[in-house]
Amino acid sequence: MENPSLKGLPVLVCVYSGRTEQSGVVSTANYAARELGIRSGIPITLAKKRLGDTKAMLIPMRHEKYEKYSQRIMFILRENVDIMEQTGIDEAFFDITEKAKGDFEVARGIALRIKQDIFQSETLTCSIGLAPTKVIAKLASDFKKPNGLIIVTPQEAKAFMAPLPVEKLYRVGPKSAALLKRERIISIGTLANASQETLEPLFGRKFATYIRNAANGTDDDPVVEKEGTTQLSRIITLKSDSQDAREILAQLEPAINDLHRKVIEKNLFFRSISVIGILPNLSIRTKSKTIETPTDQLSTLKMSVPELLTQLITEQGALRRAGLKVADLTEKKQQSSLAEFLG
DNA sequence: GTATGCTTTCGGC
DNA sequence: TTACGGCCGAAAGCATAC
Repeated sequence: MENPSLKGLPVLVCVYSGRTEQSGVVSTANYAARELGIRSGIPITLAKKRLGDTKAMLIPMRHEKYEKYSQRIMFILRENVDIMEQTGIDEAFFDITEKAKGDFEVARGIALRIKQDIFQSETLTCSIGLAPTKVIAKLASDFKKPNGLIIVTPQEAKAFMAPLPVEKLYRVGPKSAALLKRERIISIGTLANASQETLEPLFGRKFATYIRNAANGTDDDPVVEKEGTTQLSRIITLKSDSQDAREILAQLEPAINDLHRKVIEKNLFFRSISVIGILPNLSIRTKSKTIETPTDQLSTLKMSVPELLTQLITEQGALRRAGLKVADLTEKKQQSSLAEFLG
């Protein structure tokens, strides 16, 4: 928090879509706001209703700024751990098995130093969960926020997890939770005892196996340093719902140029191009294609996006939001000149 | 049957 | 009563190749 005078006041970080003065959603909110039922993802207008007469601060999201904090903090983290896997702008898994020699008390010391280093550098607190697996560590770090440090040993794991609701499990969201609820599976403890035969028809083999293992604390997903971007996208909210490709393209043009700028800046080639549409009912539809040869050409985007967009609106009708995505990215190799090649 | 490629959808922050 | 962003990564679902 850069402005301590805001302490205790509900603070809402908002993404304004530009459609109307107030349209947009709450990206995140501080704990004072959360007590009033204001969570990330809810419409700004709804958040204002929940605020009522309560004095609050609404500030626009400044992603570049948060990105810089993130980079500095991730650097501090990296210096203190064996392996780090960043999973979002403000979250990472880390493995300190070797550094801690497998001892949770040694690990506690490392975690405390990480918290201290981050606070000294950025005046920011964080929550850390130390546990035998990623799933349990995530549950543990969520258990005491803000500014927590929770240790769950292998012996404590099952008892710690059992009473928690299934949607607290990493990768189990509202959709999966609703399916589980139909089977009367509400808690992680119940899920841990559910059979593969119950779960597989609902989720497929892979995910069913995953959530059973996760609930039992026996997932063996390793912490892996991820390198390189796998996709880049831009999406905008249209001034009004439209099924006119020319009108949508006119509004999308800056996003296309901006995405291309990013591709060039990151020295990438793309092979897959998608157009993303959000329908008036907020459901998502996409249309994509893969091209033969990886490219970084703006002209390729300017050819493909109208083509995919036209297909999408022909099938789906009017859109509320529209966007594009490039994927199947490869790092552009330093191109040697023809003379060098021949020479 | 298993591996691989591509499109589409979902979950998380 | 409704209200409604902008990204990311993973994998489901389907087709084809071996």
